[in-house]
Amino acid sequence: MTLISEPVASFSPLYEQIKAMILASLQASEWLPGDAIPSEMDLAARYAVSQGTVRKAIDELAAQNLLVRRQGKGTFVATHQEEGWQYRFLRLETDSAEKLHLKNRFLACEYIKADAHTAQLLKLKVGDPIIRIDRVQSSMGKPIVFEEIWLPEGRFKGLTLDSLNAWAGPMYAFYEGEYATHMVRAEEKIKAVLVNQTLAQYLQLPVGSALLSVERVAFTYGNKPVEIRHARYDTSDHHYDNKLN
Amino acid sequence: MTLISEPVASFSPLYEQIKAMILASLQASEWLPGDAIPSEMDLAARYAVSQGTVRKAIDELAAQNLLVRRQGKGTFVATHQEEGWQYRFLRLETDSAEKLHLKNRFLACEYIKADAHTAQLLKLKVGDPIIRIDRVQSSMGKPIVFEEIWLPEGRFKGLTLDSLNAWAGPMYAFYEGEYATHMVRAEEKIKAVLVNQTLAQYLQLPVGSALLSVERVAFTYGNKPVEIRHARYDTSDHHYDNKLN
DNA sequence: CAGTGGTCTAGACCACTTC
DNA sequence: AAGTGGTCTAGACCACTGC
Repeated sequence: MTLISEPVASFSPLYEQIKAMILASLQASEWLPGDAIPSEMDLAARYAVSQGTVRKAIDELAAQNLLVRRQGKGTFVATHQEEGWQYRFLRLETDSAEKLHLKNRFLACEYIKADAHTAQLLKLKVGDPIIRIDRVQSSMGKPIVFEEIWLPEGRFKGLTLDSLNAWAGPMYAFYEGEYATHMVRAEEKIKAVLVNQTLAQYLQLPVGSALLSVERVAFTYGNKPVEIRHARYDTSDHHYDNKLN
Repeated sequence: MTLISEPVASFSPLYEQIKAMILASLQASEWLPGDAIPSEMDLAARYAVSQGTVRKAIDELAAQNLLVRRQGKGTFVATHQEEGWQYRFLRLETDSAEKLHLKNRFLACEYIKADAHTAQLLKLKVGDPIIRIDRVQSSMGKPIVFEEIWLPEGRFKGLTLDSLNAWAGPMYAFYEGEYATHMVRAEEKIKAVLVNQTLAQYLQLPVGSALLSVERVAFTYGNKPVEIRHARYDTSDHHYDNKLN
């Protein structure tokens, strides 16, 4: 019997390796959100490649919104604290062209144990400690969004209802500032559902109304899932906006 | 009183101009969907620039899914006829991981006049001739999608219910093959709605069930809107999948 | 083997920001 | 003026495809 030789390591261009090294530095918090990373010339010297090769690596990371290039200033680690990037993942818009402004109200923050579904999505074990948060968001006094959020307790030690209410800003900026956790991407599954007794109360809508149900899993560096959200949107005067390319 | 001088024409790099020229060729149907465009070297000679500059132009067009690069073979005009690109804009998935397969049934195809709303979205005048199509799509015998489609008559001359039913494949491949119209991108606005009498009939659901309403405007080259779709999805066993970056 | 796109380099120069 | 990213070039060589 003969051993089948392992497949030859597939060709990996230099700039991919450099992307990986930059990613590793990001993941290791060597450069923090908002920081400038070293200049292209510096990185070229550090990795002993040409500037053009570093450039291609950075280009691709910038295309994935991990880095932000600013001519004349430098290349920066993307952050949700930036003006205009606070609501990067929010696709809800008003039907009129008016700008949406949502006011936050946190209702609950409890420490519980992961059930099978939550554990699977967050890549935890059933029974692992997690945090569950409820909130309602309103526009002009009318509740529009009811949201349940699940977080792994390990990464968000000490989070309380008070600390949430003390924060006036987007949640992902909160995670970044308080828990050194930067969200890189998210996946959403969208359905239409009916208002039940509980939702009727939170959203001040009659039972039997239609709602948009949006289940999100958000990931930090290294494809690590660190947040689940189940939102219900009242889409009477709003809609979820999506661009397809 | 002094005149404020006009702002200087903003800087436009060479590769942007080349992108524009390639785009013009695509828009003029000089190269058709599925065709190979000239090689990088040829284009570099034609436009009298270096290969690297052509390369950057093509890279960006490929990133927008207008072109497809194939190492060793050439660069091709993107097409909805391609295996794996047929349902490029379809975000509906089964809740189980099973592959979704939808069967088409066209119900109506009528020649009407544009109302204010349709005219605005398609950039036509009120009263301009348009075509309206109804269809139902089913999975395993169960209707999942009811869709109304509006097309400008000018671009889709001679379209009939029979020609639609004769076609077994995605609509965007049909538009490409029969009407030389390639869809480049689309925008969708999503809401949750309730089943009314009409929808109940088409989707075999009780009045009062929740449905996903998806209003799409699709664009061809040059940001020209050429199709409106209003779909209703039964999301009992399916969901709309979206990735956020 | 010829032709295509893909990678990498080295160097010149431009545009933008800051001091 | 110095430092950053952005553009453009020319040339060498690699990887993949198809004849």
